[in-house]
Amino acid sequence: MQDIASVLSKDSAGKEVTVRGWVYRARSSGKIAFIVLRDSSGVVQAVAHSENFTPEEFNILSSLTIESSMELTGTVREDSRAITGYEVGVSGFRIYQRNESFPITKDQSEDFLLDIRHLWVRSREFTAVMKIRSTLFKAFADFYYQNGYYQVQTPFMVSTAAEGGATLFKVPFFGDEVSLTQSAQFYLESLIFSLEKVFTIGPSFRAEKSRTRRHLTEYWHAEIEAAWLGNDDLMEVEERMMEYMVQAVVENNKEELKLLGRDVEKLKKIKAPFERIRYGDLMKRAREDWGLDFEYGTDLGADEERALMSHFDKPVFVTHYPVEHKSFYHRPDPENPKEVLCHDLLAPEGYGEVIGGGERIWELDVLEKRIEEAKLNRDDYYWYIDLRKYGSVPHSGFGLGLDRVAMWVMGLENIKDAIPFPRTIRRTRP
RNA sequence: GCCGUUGUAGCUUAGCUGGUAGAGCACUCGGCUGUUAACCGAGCGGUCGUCGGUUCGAAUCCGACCAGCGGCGCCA
Repeated sequence: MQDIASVLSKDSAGKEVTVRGWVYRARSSGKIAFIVLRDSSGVVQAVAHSENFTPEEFNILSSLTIESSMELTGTVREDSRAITGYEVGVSGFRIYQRNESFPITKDQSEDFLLDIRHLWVRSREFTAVMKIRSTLFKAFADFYYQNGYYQVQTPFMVSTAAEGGATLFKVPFFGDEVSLTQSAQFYLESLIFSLEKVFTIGPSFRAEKSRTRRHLTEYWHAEIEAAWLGNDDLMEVEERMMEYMVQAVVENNKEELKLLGRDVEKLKKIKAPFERIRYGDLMKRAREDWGLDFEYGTDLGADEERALMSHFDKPVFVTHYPVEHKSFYHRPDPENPKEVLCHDLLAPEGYGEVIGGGERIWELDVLEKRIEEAKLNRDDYYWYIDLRKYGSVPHSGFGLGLDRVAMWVMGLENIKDAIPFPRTIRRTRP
């Protein structure tokens, strides 16, 4: 038994092989039947001639249905007429299951594909998507392991009062109520006091009724936190990481990118360093150089982001947002306390924000003051405040939307096409 | 939450100012020895999203509702 990719080589030509998988295409013309077989590694055409089989056997081979599962034995030969350049001359076969008709035919709508997502994940397109996604998740973890970080796990069920701002999902909990996590950040901040540099990959949940092509209700959040790092240090880490992740896909997923029709040249340009622009300077440039109607204090909405990013072909860091634009835990710039030491990373080609991060407040009195200003209940944050009482140190961290990165790297129209089973405001099946 | 848009066969759809629903794919049967989401012939398949209204007559016009999709806001 061997996988299909390994059959597609000059070494296999002339040899007898056995492959197994699912029927990708089936055609017959009386005395000859073509079967294109698919497995996780690729597809190969097989051809069966009626004179090599009993009428009953040939009838089975010439009436196979799409996605039926089977095993084929035969001799490999090079043939330019076959879809992948090689062909198996069938001498024997075994059917595992002959299907009724497969629901997916050549005409499909986005909506229908979501309804039968459990079957659409078998398509060559979606197989390519999942292979690239796998590379991205691996590259993220590899990068941090190589840089001395530890992988940690944090709870998904959390006490209801947390970060404030984003809307949380409420879940019954032994007569009480908990929320589904929207970020591991506070837990990661706790763990740097032993491990110093940590990362985690897990789902985050947002109960906002977002209806856009770049929002999911449940998404994969990659977060890191590191002691002794400042905002600038962290951006250096991030740009090296982005380069590492994108180039990993460029190197390992050539076939998949081609199948998805992605322009690889755009990805090859994603190399550190990335430009860093202070929010205030960005507004100034937008107004003076690009003629956009922005002023200090304008929120960066989707339209503004797209307008700005049309001037760049690499991701851009936007730093030093006004205090009131950001959550309470961001550290005010000691040189200008009206702005915080933070950054968003905006992806090119209109894909928008993929990272939000920055330096955390590590001084106890500053944190207490900001919690008060944000009108948050101090008791809810007792453990977060405690971290500033016992050996507090400067530290920074960020959160990255892996599905958004995947969407951008693959050049997809909708974030739902970047995850196997998307959860949105109205879709929980399959 | 606000705004927009769509709903006709298993899937993709045509159907103009109202006259009684047509096609392609899939499926079944027949034909075909080199096909590339094959081709040729035949067949099967529709309470036109739901409910109500106008009308001699509604897929078509009107109203309400339901469901999906998209845009904004929020964010990753």
